Amino acid sequence: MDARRADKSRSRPASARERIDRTAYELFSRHGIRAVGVDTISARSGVAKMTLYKHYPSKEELALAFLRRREELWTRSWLQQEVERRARPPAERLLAVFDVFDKWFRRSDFEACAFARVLLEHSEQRHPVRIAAKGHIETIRAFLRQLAGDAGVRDAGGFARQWQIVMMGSIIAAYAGDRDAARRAKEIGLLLLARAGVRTVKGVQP
Amino acid sequence: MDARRADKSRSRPASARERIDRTAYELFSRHGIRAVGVDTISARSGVAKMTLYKHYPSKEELALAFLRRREELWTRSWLQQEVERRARPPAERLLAVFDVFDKWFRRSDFEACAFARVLLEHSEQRHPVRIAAKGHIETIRAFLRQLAGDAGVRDAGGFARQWQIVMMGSIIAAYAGDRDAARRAKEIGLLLLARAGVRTVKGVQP
DNA sequence: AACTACGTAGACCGTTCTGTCTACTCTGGA
DNA sequence: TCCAGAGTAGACAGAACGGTCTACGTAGTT
Repeated sequence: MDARRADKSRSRPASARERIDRTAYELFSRHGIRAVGVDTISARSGVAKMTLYKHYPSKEELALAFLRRREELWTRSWLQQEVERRARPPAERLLAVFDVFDKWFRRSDFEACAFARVLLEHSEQRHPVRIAAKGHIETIRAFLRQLAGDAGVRDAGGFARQWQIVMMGSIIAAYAGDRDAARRAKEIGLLLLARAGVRTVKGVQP
Repeated sequence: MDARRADKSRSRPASARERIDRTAYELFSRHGIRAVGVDTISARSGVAKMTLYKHYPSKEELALAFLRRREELWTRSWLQQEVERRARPPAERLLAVFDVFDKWFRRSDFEACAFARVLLEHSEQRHPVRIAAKGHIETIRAFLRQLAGDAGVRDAGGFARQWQIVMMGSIIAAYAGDRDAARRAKEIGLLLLARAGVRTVKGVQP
C-alpha cells in the first residue's frame, strides 16, 4: 500500500478508482450530472459497475466527488495557477482571469462552468449536490476577494461578487456563441477597477 | 371553432392544449427539460398522454414550444413590458432591467433563466433545442441593442453583449444565493453607460 | 340519429436508469 | 501453497423514460 503510494507519479497503469474519477470528470464536466448515466461511466472507464459502486455508494456521492475534483483541477490547479503565473500585482491578477478565460473560450472543447451547470440542474434548494455546487462557487469568490483586498479595494467582498457576476456572465455568453466574451468582460473589469481607484497597466496580455 | 376563438379571453375552462402548455411552462421553467418527464406533464395538467402526443409529436417539439412560450411570456410580456413601463429614456430603460431583476430575484419562486438552463442542459452543438435557446438569447440581445442604439451608444452591438453578460451573470449569482445581485449588476450598468458617454438620472427606483 | 372532432383511461412496448447480486479471475504477500 | 483483496462480466430487479395503441365517452353539427 505504501509502495503503491510511493510511485503514484510514475507511469503505472491507472487504478480503477482513478479511471472512474477521470471518466466521471470528463463526462460530468461536459454534459452535466443528469445527462450521464453510471453505465456510461462504467463502460467508458473500463471499470466494472460493481467496482464503481464499491468506491462510491451512489451516483450522488460520485457527483459530489466530481465537484470536489473540479475544484481541485479547474479552480485551483488551472484558474488560480494560471492567474498567478501571468501576473504578480493583485489587480493585474484579477484582470488575468479574463485572459485565461479568453484562451479557454476559444478551445474547441470549451465546456462552460460545471458549477453553474450543476446548480441549474438541481432546482431543489436543499439538495446536497446543489449545496456543494454553491460552495464551490463561493470558493472561487473567496479567491477573488483575497485579490481584491490585496489590491486595496475597500469593499473587497462586494467587489468580488461583482467580479464574479462578470465572470459567470461571460462564460454563459461564450457558451451561447460569443467567442469574444472574455475580451468584453475584461473591459468591464477595467471599469470596476478604475471605479475602485485601483491603478492598472491597462491590459497586460500573455 | 370561431365561437371558441371569440371568447378566448372569457373564463372558459382551459382547453387541453392550453393546460399542456401552461404545465410544461411551469415545470420546464423551474426544473429544466431533462428533469421533467412527459408522464409528469400529463398527470399535472390533467391531460391524457395521447392528447399530449396529438398536439406535440415528441417531447422535443414540446420543448421547442415551451421555449417559444417562454420568449412570449418572459421576454416580451414581462421583461420588455416592465422595462418600458418603468422608464421612457432608453438609457433609463436599460437600467430598469436591473430594477425588474431585483424584484424577480427576491421572489421565493425565482427560477433563473430558462434559456441559460436549457443551453447548459444540451451540450450537443447542433441539437435543435440548444439552437433554439441560443436564438431566444439573441432575441433578448436585440432588444438591448435597440435600446443602446436609441441611447446614442456608438457600438450598440458590443454594448448589448456586455450588458447581457452582466444580466446573465447576475441571474446565476442570484440563483447561487446572492439576493442583491441585481443591485450589484445595476452598478456595473452605470459604469458601462458612463463610459459610453450616456447621461443618466443615476438610479431611478420603481 | 348519425357523424365528427376531441378527449379520456390505461395497458403496453422497448429502452434506459440506478443499484444489487453471483460467480469467476488475477495478483501479491505470509 | 494458500489466502485475501481487488477487480471482472453479466445477469437481474424495479422504476422511470419516451412513445404507441385500443376502446370508450361526450359535445356539437347536420
